[in-house]
Amino acid sequence: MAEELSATHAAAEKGLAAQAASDEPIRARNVLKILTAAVEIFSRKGLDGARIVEIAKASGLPKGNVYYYFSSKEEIYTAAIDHLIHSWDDAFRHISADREPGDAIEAYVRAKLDNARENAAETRLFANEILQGAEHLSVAARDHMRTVTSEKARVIDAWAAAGKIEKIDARHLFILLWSVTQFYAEFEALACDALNVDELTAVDYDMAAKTITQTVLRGLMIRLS
Amino acid sequence: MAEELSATHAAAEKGLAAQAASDEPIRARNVLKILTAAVEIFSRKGLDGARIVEIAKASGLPKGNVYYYFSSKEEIYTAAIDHLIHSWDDAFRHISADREPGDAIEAYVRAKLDNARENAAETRLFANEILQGAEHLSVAARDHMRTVTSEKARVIDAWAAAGKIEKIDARHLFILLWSVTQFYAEFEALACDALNVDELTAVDYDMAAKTITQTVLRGLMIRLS
DNA sequence: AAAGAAGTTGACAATTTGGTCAAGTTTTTT
DNA sequence: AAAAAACTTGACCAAATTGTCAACTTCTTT
Repeated sequence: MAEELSATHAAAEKGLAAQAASDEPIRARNVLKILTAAVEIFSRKGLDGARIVEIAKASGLPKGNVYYYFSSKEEIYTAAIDHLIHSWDDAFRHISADREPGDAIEAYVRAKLDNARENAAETRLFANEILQGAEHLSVAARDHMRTVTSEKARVIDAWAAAGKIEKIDARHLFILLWSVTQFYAEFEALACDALNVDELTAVDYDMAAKTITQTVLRGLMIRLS
Repeated sequence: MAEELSATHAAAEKGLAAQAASDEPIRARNVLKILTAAVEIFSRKGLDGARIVEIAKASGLPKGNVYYYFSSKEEIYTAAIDHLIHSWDDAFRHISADREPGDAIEAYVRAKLDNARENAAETRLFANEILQGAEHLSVAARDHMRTVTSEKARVIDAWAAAGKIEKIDARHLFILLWSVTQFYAEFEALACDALNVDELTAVDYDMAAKTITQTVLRGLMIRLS
């Protein structure tokens, strides 16, 4: 029962499946346990490196039970992957034409950093999947990402056209923002070394947000003369 | 023989073991073949996910022969990992106190991007190792990284103290530069989607360098007023 | 050219792994 | 409360995987 509580709590903390364990109690709860454990393991080891006994152990269920809900390792993996895209472009909503560029980009950076910190395992899983070639991301998911990116690039272009920011390649700018905001969660070990700390705290994330926005915003601001 | 040639060529292209196949011909050549193949496979699958038959096949040697040179998968992995740190901090030499900040940082970004592009597999392997918790990086290697980072942070601080750039947290700035310069190699699939291309070419890397330096350098430049 | 060292190889053993299943228990339905 | 559905579980199997090895070939030394 301690297991149930902690598993549910962990799941609530992460972004995985917001629905509570009320309508379809047992199945929903166990699937959640498994997926939460799976995200953690897959995020470190990848599809081929993860052992399903490990996932079973981490979820508190015997292996046979895991196979009662999922018919293969692949199925668990793709189920876990499917959650990722939504949280990926969620922060993107801040980049909208009717906002001031400075506010919008700062809000985006904060949202992205917060998300990376709160859903570190999911962030790592996404990184792992891309590192391995993104072969398990559905075509629909990748299309969606491309569409959203193009759409948001037009917002940046419009800001530049309106003289609100310097002209810049929007897509490379997005890559810059993605890479740095995800870095702290994906490569925490390296970030700790670089910052000379044992683990990243809220203060570090705050300083990260400050440094990123300071640098990028100043870099984009129009200079008269 | 076509195999030998291509393996040697691939090895020369990558940063792995510069020594030619002349002083200790057979052993050196085969170890190189194996390590080159291993970096490629490990960079995608990680230590647990990689199968040594895969490495054997990719190196063109039968599995038994691989075990003639290495006594375990772990040993191949750590041998491959040990090469990484040098190429990691190589670009860092551009950040030196006697240069102008603008030149230095631009040179650093270019060097880092070039290295990531030329040694894509090694870059991915490094990323993979950190993602999994950096448990196979030697203590010496991590100490070295910490030391170099601190040293270079002092250069940034000195530039700021001399009024050459805006005050900034040097360590977070480094993280920003690392993350974005490595992104194109590590997450090529995502970069392609973002840039709406099928594969990254020299032009894309060039535009990346331009956008990064434009943004970061303008962000750091002192404004009178 | 003979002998010893170095390298090659496929077949083999031991272990791990993904996945199944039949026999049980618990929960839900009627 | 009985029957049906849903869930649990450890034992089990087949395939995959790591690592070994003895017989063999090629190179180096003298």
